[in-house]
Amino acid sequence: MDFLRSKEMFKRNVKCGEISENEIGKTVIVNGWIHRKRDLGGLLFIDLRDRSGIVQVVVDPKNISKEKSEEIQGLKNESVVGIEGKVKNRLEPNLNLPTGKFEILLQAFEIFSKSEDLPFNQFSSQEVDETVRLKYRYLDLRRPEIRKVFELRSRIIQAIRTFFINRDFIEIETPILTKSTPEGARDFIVPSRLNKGKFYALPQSPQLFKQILMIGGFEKYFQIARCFRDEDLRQDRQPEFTQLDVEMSFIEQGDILKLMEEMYKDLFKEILGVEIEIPFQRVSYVDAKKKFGSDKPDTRFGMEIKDLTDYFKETGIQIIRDGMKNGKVVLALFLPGGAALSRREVDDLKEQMTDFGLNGFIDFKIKKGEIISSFSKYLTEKEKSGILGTGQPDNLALIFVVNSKNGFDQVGRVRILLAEKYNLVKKDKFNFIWVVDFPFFAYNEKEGRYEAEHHPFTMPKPEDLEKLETDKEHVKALAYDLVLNGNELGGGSIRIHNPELQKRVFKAIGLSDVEVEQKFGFLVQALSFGAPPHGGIAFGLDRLVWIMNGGTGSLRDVIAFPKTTSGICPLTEAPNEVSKKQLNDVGIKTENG
RNA sequence: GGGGUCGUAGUGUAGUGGUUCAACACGCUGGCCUGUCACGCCGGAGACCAUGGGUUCAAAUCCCAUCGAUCCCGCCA
Repeated sequence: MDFLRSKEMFKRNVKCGEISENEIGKTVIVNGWIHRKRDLGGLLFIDLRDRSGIVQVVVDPKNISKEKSEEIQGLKNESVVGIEGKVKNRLEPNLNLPTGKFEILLQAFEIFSKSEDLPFNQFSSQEVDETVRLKYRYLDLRRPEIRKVFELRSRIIQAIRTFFINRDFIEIETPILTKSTPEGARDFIVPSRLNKGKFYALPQSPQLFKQILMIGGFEKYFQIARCFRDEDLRQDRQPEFTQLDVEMSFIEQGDILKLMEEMYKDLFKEILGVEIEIPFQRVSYVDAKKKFGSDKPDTRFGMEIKDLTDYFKETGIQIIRDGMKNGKVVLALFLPGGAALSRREVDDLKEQMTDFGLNGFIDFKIKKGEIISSFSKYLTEKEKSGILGTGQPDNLALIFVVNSKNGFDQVGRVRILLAEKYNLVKKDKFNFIWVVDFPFFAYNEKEGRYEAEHHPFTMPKPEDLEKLETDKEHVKALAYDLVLNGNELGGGSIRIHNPELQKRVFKAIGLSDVEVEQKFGFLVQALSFGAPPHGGIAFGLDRLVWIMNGGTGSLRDVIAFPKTTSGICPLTEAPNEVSKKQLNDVGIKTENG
């Protein structure tokens, strides 16, 4: 291991996985990691691995000195070496290996670096604690399955870039050090040394910059942008994530939806070889909530929520009657094949309902046009027709008596549970669906005020403008989300390009003139110097890669260096303390001095 | 912020309903082995059972707290 090399390194002239007939009889040099050794005493086999694959090297003591032989024999797995030797056919091929017909007879070698004992075996099928894996992320990254994820990710990004560049879009970078804004997620903040006591914020998205780029006349912008949100993490949420960000001028909502449909069609065709049908299905926000109990409906299976309230207006079943007196509604799910479930299975299901904030449900089995249930004798003809008219034979009808406000969401979650539990989801399907006509405002109970459901730069639907001050509940937005298999891929909106309207909206969400001036003065001003009509969309790229990779595991699997649920990077141990001097420089004192 | 699950050698697991319980596999290590390919065979070392407190004659095991991991709710315009 001469670090100050006096000679040329043993640089490879062929890759491990590419050893073939062509090299037979030739002397080659391969570089790589010692994947595994099989020491038979007199004879040593080494599986040498590089990115291309694995090849077997044979160390025969006849060919090298005793010291050299012992030196290579003593190397631990994952040490990195260069090996020179002659390629020959194997006596007994190993058909499990692409290079299994060949082997390299070692003549000379160079040790590039020795490995210590490994903290875990990254090639074992054993599941190792994820924190340990992340601490030694580089070991895991050497696994071909893991590497493939990042090859996929790279190809996806490449395809996206090509798509937009071919359509005359300009990729522009926007600042990472920017300004903290109210509304939306919590910002990560960065202290400023040159401006003591002041802070930058990391962008939650390039939202304002891309609008300003439109005002700047770029007309078509996109960016693969890093975004930051200081909120609690989830399986599908990281504090920093990558977004495909798009904005266009002189367009309407339909133009953006169409463009994105084309992009996804191309992308899925090129990367996965899957034909996606366009245009995508569309559903209004209200209908999505009513049919699927979610604003990100998974449409890979049916089982839509049915509202049977009208059928049960005069019911003799007391729990339903009592519930309806309190303004509750009667919702039903029809589980295909559920009539075959045992009493026990149905009861277990009922018990699980508490997880969703539900007391349970009333169940009716539908068999050969008959309703079978302990309640069936109380059913009126009208109620029977409601159940039979909606459900199919062999279904289990689950009747929920729930609040009209959040009941649909609760039942929507039960719908997902049932689909997973009884394998109703067609796993190989890619169901894209646009959710449109979002409400403009959302009431924040905690703060007792209305906020923008999407964001405050969104254009209200023109016909709802007059309700902006008087009837906030019913103002709809020119906003849209794209949902794939029940995952929100992303969303966007047509933006406000009129400074007066923008001020009105700020006011409607309770921002004072002073706050508007302080926080968004630059935007209002920009809008007043000639802003084109514009709009755009943004997609979570990590989530897209995750889905295209099969949608298993967590988002952490498609990020090279992800953080744990508590926002920690086990590899670098970020976040961490900084020195007193660093704090002094930026004028910060911590609580413990 | 709230709730669920989990935490035992380097790694993965067993043990857990109170007192011979700290075991097994992989890895590591000493020895043997010239055709293996998850090489094999014989031997060895390695864990105060996440941390702190409590209950008890007795705690890996029961209770509480803390920390960490993970999943969910809130939150994420």
